[in-house]
Amino acid sequence: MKLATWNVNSIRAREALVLAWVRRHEPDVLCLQETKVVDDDFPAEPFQRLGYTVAAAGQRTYNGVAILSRRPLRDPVVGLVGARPTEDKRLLAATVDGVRVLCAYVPNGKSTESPSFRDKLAWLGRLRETLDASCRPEADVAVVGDFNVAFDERDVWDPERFRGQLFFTDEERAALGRVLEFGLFDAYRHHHAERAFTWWDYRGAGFERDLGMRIDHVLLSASALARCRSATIDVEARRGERPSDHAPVVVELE
DNA sequence: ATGGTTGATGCTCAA
Repeated sequence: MKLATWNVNSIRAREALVLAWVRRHEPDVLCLQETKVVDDDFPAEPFQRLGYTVAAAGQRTYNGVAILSRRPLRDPVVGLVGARPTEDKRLLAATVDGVRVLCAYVPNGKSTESPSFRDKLAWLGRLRETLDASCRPEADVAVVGDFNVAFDERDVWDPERFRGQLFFTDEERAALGRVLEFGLFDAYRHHHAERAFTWWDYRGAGFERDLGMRIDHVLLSASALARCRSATIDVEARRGERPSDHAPVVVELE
């Protein structure tokens, strides 16, 4: 199974780009974040014509997640455990070929002084509670998406500059660590030790100067990791005309 | 250098 995750920063602005990427890479499962569209307006038809089933959990303007699958997609569940209907659309789970896939868009946090920073930490805590309530760590589980948190010094372009800054505080890293303590592993790091990024700021020519961070992750349970043959970041997708500010992360499970 | 760019919306906010 080829499983990919990509924060597309508006599926409507990126429809043609995502379609071309799907044709080229033919993922079995593609998890999208920041779709920024209500479900009725999600451009599902062109993907359905390519053989994909589309499950979307979106809202107007902000947030929004989706799972596209060319294998049968079962038991879709929207939101964190105990979520209210009015909550941001940031989580969508579904089972594909026996793998429970959770597509997550973790709150950005705005700044370490912002109330939304506390919301970000709480959201990560509730993601762990959702895993505890709905999954077993012995099963094949993949928690993927934009976590807006970097793990370590190799995941930020200037660790000294960013230590204690948003995306790289001890609190965020600890909250992400508690998600992994459910029984998950960083698939990219399992295969690659060197510095790598998945997001580059549009501002200040971040991509051209390779001033990025690795904040998009594929977290796999032990049994899923044992099946993981490769993990790659498709940096090419960040080039070209009107790209998302994030690159896709792709894993292959045998 | 507290800058800069993009998207959705609507005359700004979020990222």
